[in-house]
Amino acid sequence: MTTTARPTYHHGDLRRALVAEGLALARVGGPEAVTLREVARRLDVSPTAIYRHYPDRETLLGAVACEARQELARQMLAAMARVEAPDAAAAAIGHLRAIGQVYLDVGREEPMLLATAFAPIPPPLGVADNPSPWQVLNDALDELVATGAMPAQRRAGAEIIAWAIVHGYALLRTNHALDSVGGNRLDEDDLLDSVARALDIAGF
Amino acid sequence: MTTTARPTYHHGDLRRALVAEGLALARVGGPEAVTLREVARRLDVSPTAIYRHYPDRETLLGAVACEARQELARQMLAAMARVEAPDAAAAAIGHLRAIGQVYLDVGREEPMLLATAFAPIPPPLGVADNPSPWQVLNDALDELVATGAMPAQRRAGAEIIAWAIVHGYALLRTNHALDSVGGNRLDEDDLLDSVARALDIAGF
DNA sequence: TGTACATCAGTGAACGCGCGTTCACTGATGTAC
DNA sequence: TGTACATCAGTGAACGCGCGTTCACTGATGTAC
Repeated sequence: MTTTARPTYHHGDLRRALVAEGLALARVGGPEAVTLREVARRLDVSPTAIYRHYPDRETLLGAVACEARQELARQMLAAMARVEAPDAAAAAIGHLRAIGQVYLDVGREEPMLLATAFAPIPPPLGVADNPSPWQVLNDALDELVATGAMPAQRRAGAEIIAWAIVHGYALLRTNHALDSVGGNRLDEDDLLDSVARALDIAGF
Repeated sequence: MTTTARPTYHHGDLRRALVAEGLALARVGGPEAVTLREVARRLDVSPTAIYRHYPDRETLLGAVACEARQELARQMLAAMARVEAPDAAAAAIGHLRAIGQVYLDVGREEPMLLATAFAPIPPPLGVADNPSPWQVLNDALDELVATGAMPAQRRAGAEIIAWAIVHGYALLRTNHALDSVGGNRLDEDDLLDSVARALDIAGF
């Protein structure tokens, strides 16, 4: 629908298309790149048409960020489903690792998607996300405790610690903060090991 | 010099003043807020005057970010100097903790300063920073190994792990990502403990 | 089944804004003799 | 020590840009009878 002319005066599903196109822009240029005029241009629609569906730019951007978070969560769930393990505890560890790996992958391959997902934009994270990356992470941590792979007294705040490590690493790398510090002497596996150590997960 | 009229046609030290005023703007509104026109307005100078000292906005912004990093490093050094400990190992642990605490403090009190310091702007981090926050952190980690407070085999990449944790936490908090996740169930001390655990520092 | 009409979802022109940057310039400074 | 002149560090007006948003509007859709 971007290049070919619309068959009808009405778009059909502009509301959904706006978010999709906004996300496409955000993937490349981050939240800043999501301008009403550019979105409209790409959908071959007048900028004014957007106001039929969103009251202002901020609201559309919020919907885009929400979509970005959901996509991240979906990738996490898919990666978790692929994990194979001999027992429940090993599976739980594998699940957390898969989540972290997805986060690092997305941070590497689509850094702007990550920047968009966690940009300081209302509505705040988690309010309307379904699935929600926070929820996925929390479930994985509960599973670790339930299977005995992680001490229960480490559970409180564990989601914040785990998130902070991969989030911080992904962002520092995106901002090229790591380039000038002797290169990437730390690989992603080592980073995920350090998450396990910080949480006292068995075997690290 | 912002409000009162300049006594002379020439400013005197505009080059330095531009960075200082740019940093003041960045403190409040982040890198985005550092516009040539606003800086010029505040210094009571025509926007054109800036081009006598910096070829374009990007270059000025780079100088501002560099200044932000140096200020962070200076605060770290000051906090380290205040540490008292019974022995060398305890001092080393105290130093790392002081560094982390400063990072979290700055992230809480002046989040935009932090965002500016590590924004994706050339020149990359560390090239001209003096003092450099990376250098300060690396020295502290070397000290930990030298005093036996941290295993030598954890040294490689340790600066990245430590940085990622506090950086990620500070940014998630700034972006209000933690607000909707059951509040801040994790306090800053617990986070710094988890850094120590991730690095296998003695006693955690 | 056909028609009148309300409602919905678009259009197109225009607004004011602040931005980075350019141009030709001028006042202030400092150096050579 | 005084003066001529090059150089330096500013000025002020103007440029084009893309943006979000507003306005009065019109074509398309769907519903009541």
